[in-house]
Amino acid sequence: MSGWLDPEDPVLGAVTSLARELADPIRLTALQVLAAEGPHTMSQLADALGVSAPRLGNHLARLRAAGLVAVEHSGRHATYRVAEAGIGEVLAALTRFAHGGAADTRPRPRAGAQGLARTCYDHTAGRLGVAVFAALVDRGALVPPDGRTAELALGPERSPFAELGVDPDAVRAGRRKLATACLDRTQRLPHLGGALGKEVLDAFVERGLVEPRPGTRDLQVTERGLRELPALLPGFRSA
Amino acid sequence: MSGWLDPEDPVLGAVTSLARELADPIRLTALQVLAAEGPHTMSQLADALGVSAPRLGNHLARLRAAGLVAVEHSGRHATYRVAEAGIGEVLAALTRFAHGGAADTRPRPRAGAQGLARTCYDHTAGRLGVAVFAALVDRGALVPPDGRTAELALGPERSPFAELGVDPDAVRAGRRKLATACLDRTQRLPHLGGALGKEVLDAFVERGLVEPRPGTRDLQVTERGLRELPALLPGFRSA
DNA sequence: ACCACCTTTCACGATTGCGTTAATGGTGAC
DNA sequence: GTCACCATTAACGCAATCGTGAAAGGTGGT
Repeated sequence: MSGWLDPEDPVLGAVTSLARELADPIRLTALQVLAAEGPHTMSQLADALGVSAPRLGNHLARLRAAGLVAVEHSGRHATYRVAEAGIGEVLAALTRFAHGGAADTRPRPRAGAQGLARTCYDHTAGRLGVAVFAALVDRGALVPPDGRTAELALGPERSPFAELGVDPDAVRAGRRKLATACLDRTQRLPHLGGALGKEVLDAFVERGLVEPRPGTRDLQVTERGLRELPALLPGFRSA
Repeated sequence: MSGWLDPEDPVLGAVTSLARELADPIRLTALQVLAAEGPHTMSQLADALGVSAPRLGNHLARLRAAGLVAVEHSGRHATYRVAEAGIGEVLAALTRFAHGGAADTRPRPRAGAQGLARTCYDHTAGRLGVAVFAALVDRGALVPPDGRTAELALGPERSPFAELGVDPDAVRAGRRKLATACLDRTQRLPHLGGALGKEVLDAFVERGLVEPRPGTRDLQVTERGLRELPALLPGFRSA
């Protein structure tokens, strides 16, 4: 019958502890990478984040104590993965809100018409790329990597791909992976990479929805794209 | 082209700052109360949380600086509200994950068959009450309070109420509010209160889905309830 | 004009958290 | 067996954060 701030309250403690783990740039980014791109070894993570091994190790020890990541030792390597798939939902909710949400103390570069879409090598990135990935996952065409599945896999549905103008079964991947989840550098949410990602971008260009800007990584969303893309991608709002 | 940990990265900073705001028991609970039950004045909040005014004031100043709450002065009272409705989604995502999710360091009282449902005065609470509220909101029968709408209101849909066995238009509220959002003490998510909350509980008892335990606030979910409730309430899983 | 009340701010002490450096434990290659 | 490498832990110093107490602004009632 105690009030709201009972220090013994297990739910309150669990939520604040969780938030505290996510409140550090290294821990947050490590979780985002693991949740979006699947398991990494410690060296891969330290290299990707550009931090020293002990520094990352201390944070991973905290995450492990909090039950957020699991580690498996194999030889002299340690591969880390997210302990539960649900953490991706939490990270996505936080990130989405922080985007259009709370006024940050520092002035944020206003993402207007530019910055709406970018390319990452040869596939779509930026807000457009994230919307593509989210739409495909929501509709069962992709299953994102979680603690169990090591990598991004195709789901049972094919029609969401068809609506985007690509056919996964017809793509000649060659030596390249068919589809990979790639953590978007600006959005901090996963976007679609691999051979399928390239096909989607090509299809968008072919249909006149976006136009590459030669020499840059910017993608110009055309008038037609502003009209048709929101209907195609539920999570894609221009504002 | 800097790496993942660029200290200037606006998205990274926004997310970690947001998580830091949610990592304190007082700030988290204040946001949960404001998001679930609508605007409160400072005294109401301090009284509800059982903390001194300066202590709460310091935290509210932080939340205001972070853009998470808005304050409106009227006379010598200051009414606080959440700055954006979206924060409710973030709190719900965090709380849901922390429930069944990460293994807390401290042993959590295992919510088995008991603890599945409780009463709050005369309406359903606990996991069942939270599931009722979430289902009604998801299906457009209720619109939760956000920064703009001061209190819980009925949505356009009526069939979700009918499936639960109640008719909002036939309830004689009298002096009592028809429907209120009430932050659940154990779940930290809103449940349905007011006259409609009582009607839902009565209907559940009538249909033999739950049985009150005299003298306690526990609700025993019957065999029939375990069978039929999950179909009625998408968010209600027994495990 | 005075007082009661609500709200906000400030400053100090104690605590916690973080980064760096160094050292330890294991594992595989030669 | 020795060495190189990966991963982990421990200890120290620094900075940020939180709670407490006191005091200051402002408003409305008498």
